[in-house]
Amino acid sequence: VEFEHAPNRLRALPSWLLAQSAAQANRAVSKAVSESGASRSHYAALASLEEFGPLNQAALSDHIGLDRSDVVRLVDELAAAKLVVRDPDPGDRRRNIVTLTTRGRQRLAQLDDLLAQAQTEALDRLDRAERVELVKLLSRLLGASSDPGRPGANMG
Amino acid sequence: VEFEHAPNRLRALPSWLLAQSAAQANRAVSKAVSESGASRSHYAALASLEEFGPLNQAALSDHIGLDRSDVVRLVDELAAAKLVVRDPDPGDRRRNIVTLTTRGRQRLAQLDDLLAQAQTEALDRLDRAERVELVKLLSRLLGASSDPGRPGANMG
DNA sequence: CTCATCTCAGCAAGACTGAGATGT
DNA sequence: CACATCTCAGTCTTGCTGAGATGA
Repeated sequence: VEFEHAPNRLRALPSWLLAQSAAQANRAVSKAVSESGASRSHYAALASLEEFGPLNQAALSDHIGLDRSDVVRLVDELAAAKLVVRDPDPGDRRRNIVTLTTRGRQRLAQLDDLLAQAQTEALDRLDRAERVELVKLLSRLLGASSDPGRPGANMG
Repeated sequence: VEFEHAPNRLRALPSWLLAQSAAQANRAVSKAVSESGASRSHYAALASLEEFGPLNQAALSDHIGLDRSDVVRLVDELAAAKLVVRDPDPGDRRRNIVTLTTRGRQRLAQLDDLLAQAQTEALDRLDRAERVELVKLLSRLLGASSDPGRPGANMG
């Protein structure tokens, strides 16, 4: 789905506006993040491990919304880059416990910066008040009852 | 990308909120539209033909933001359902001119109804004023300078 | 011959499914 | 045994790419 000279019937649909806006933001984010060889999934995984501590792969799957099959490959990549380590759980050896390394923590901080920059780039047509309002509306739309972690903190 | 118990780092990103909102709206739209055997592309094509009149496939590709290769298959499907006809352009026989049929026009009207219903469903957490505000912000975000076809007309 | 248009085959990324291996 | 976790192979969808056919 692209921008283009779409018919007015489409332009009038909120769902279309959301799709276009999301695609635009996604391009900015992908561009920023992929320049460092990472992806959205990488960031989501590192962020989850930073916030919740070591996780098994099933839990990681829940946090990042990625299928369990694909978490296998994701962790392969992260482990190959030494950003995480994958060890068998001594208490239940069916499980692999994924743990953030120091290097992974550094990479996360780096990605935070890239992401923050991508956000301001993607939203540069809106002023600060409008960005706050947009975040508020989207949060309500998604069913957030209250402030889920200082919206605006990453908006420059 | 799904909802889930995502880390706060993700929840704070406007791009993530947009992606989630768009995915949610897309589910509602896909569900509504696919029940009648159609898709977003079908609707976009029918809407373009209704607004701009008969188009060749390259022009159609521009209007609906779909790759030219894929327009071939899309027009195949629409023609098989008798919603459009594909005729060689008598003035330039390299071109196929795609024209909306009466049946296609009826289908478009039917899809309009389904889409309008899906919009209200997707946005039901927002009241009327908030929906108008959201549409305004998204339009600005996408670079719309002014009112592109009465936003709100399909919002119930 | 060069160029535009359409058609087709195939690739690549993402999300998913099903079966098997390992361990409880 | 049933069950959970991880792994692997393969499918499906979407967007794209490249080559060929037709015709200007």
